[in-house]
Amino acid sequence: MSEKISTPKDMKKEILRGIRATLLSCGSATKVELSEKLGISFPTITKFIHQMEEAGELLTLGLDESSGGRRAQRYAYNPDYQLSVALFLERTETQYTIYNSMGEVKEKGISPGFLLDGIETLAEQIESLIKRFPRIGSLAFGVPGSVNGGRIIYIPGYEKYHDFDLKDHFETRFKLPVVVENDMNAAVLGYYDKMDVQDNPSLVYLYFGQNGPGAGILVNGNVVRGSTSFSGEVSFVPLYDRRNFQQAITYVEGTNAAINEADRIDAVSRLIASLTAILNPNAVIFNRDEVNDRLLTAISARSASYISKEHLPKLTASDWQEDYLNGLKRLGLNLLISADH
Amino acid sequence: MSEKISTPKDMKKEILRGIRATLLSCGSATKVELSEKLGISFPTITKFIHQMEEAGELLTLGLDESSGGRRAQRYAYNPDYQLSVALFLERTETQYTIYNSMGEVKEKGISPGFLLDGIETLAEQIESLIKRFPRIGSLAFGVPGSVNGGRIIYIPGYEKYHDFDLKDHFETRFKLPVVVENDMNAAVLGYYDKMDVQDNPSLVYLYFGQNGPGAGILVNGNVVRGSTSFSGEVSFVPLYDRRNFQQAITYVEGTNAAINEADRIDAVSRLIASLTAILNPNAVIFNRDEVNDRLLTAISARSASYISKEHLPKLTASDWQEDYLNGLKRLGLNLLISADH
DNA sequence: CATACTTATTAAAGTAGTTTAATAAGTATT
DNA sequence: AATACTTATTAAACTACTTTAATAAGTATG
Repeated sequence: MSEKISTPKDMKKEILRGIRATLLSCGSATKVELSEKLGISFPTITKFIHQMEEAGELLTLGLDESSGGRRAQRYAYNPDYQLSVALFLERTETQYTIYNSMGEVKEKGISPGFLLDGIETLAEQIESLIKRFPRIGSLAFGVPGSVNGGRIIYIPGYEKYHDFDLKDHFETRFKLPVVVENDMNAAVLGYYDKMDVQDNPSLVYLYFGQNGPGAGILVNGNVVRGSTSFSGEVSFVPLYDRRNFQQAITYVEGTNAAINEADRIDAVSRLIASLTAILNPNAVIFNRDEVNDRLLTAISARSASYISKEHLPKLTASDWQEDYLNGLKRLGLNLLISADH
Repeated sequence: MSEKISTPKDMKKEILRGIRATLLSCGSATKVELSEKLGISFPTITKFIHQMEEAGELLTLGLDESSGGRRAQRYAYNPDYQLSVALFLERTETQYTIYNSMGEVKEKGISPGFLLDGIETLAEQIESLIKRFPRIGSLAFGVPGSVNGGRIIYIPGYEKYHDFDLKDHFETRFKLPVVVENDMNAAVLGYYDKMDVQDNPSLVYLYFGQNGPGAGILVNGNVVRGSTSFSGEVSFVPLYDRRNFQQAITYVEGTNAAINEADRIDAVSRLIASLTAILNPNAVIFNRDEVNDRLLTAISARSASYISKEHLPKLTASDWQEDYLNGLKRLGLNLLISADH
């Protein structure tokens, strides 16, 4: 209730963002197309396009074919006008990827990890990146732990960083917009971004991994964090009389492999059923390295024994690493296109 | 991506809405207070307040005590300026409640139910209500079935109304804004509205009932509907080797009552654990008629055997009928305060 | 009780968008 | 080739908010 209302002075930012987003998602557009898509008057679009062209933010692609009248000038976004960096914080190292507004990778590399070596080492590394690529306009960090509003809530094994505001720290240091996100949430965002844009779907990204399973959850297009940043900890779902999800998918030494697989298929199917009965998501995404088509078909069939097929989510496999990177890219780009200059 | 942007012509509506919402939630305010809370300039607030006062939409409460300078005029919203009707569609009858902008009930009554008697009978009844209360400015329908965007997707037992656009039907007929919501979703919204405003919490309203249990789910303050409007159908969550939630809470004839209750407590606790591992909601609300403090304490204790206490939701009991009505009231009022006149 | 100081209100100028009309540049038709 | 017709662009008038300055109405103090 009673929040601030968007005032005329916020309009410049909104219009810039709209033009950038439209040009990037459509590839190119004419002024009329922009005006219609954004619901902004033609003269205003003209003014902004002119400014952006002078700044070098736009490319002119020449004239359209005539549709019966004067030919229109076609514009595209200059993808190298601004760059962003995705940084994957891990135990011993920090992988970074520099990319442009089209998502094209400019450089990949490895920095010392801040979790072990401390934050200053990492900061210096970032500083040198910014020196070499002065067009870098935002930073996107991926973290294997809980994050809320740029603050690290919890990373298993690195208690000294609990409640550390990574976003604030780097924003004050580099005067650049920063976003911080959990790895699973970034992955589900990345997958969301990649797929054909359904309007605000619900998605669950299921990851097994060595440290126990976890899930990144999107509801109506928004990341779910939960009241204590515990959402997605599906290990704990009690699916059997005396086993939860984690226990049910753990390989039992010295048992029949075929039976064991069937048991694990049933466990995943029950989890899918739980997710469906609670959230009814559009899709559940698995890590391509952890499943195959045969397994997915089996899980799908088994799930139908718990809940009518029509309500079950689509089950798909995807490249986790790629989706994770893609999610951070998207978060970083969102910061770039929201810049108010 | 690339949606319409709020243009200056939308501002009037936004400002009106802001002033109304602030006055109703704060009780009263001065022009300066409104200006600061809404981030709108003082002259603009003055203009709008003047218009609203002339229309009779505002009450002047006299002058404030001086805080060292000229005393400020204090304004309040005239709660009877606009009315709204909440209509509970049920099998054999339709209960209606007419209330004002403060939520004060003006009249309660019963109409023929449209599910059995057809829509025209109900429409005529509403027409006569509007004739008697010409200040009615919106209609809010509660439906015991799935709803999406004002369209009834599914009501068990009334197949002829599947895919019927109730909102569109009554909006064209009465030229009034209409909102339609499922009963569980309305209840969870109503509870959300009642409690001290945490910022966008996640809540689950758990209802047992005769036709099997169901849940209304709010994530980040938004209603969860799911891809096929199946979300909240928690009956189907598989919690035991051979029983899902519905089966586990069904009373088994001829068994020991105490054991039976313990079993049901365990079933609910497991559901809470599942909800926590997936959504990690702030609270789970039960119908006051279906639980008591002793049960809640038992469920709470039992849940802690599945998931660490710190992550578990707060368990509370509330009046379902009241929350349901309150939710519809809120939805109807939201339409009133968004009116652009 | 006059003066200084606060705070509310009113008035005027400024800003940034929209709408509407005029102009420019092209295509199709006779 | 002249005319009618489209469509893109430019220019001028308009709208609605904000900012800034001026005024009004009150309180506290020497």
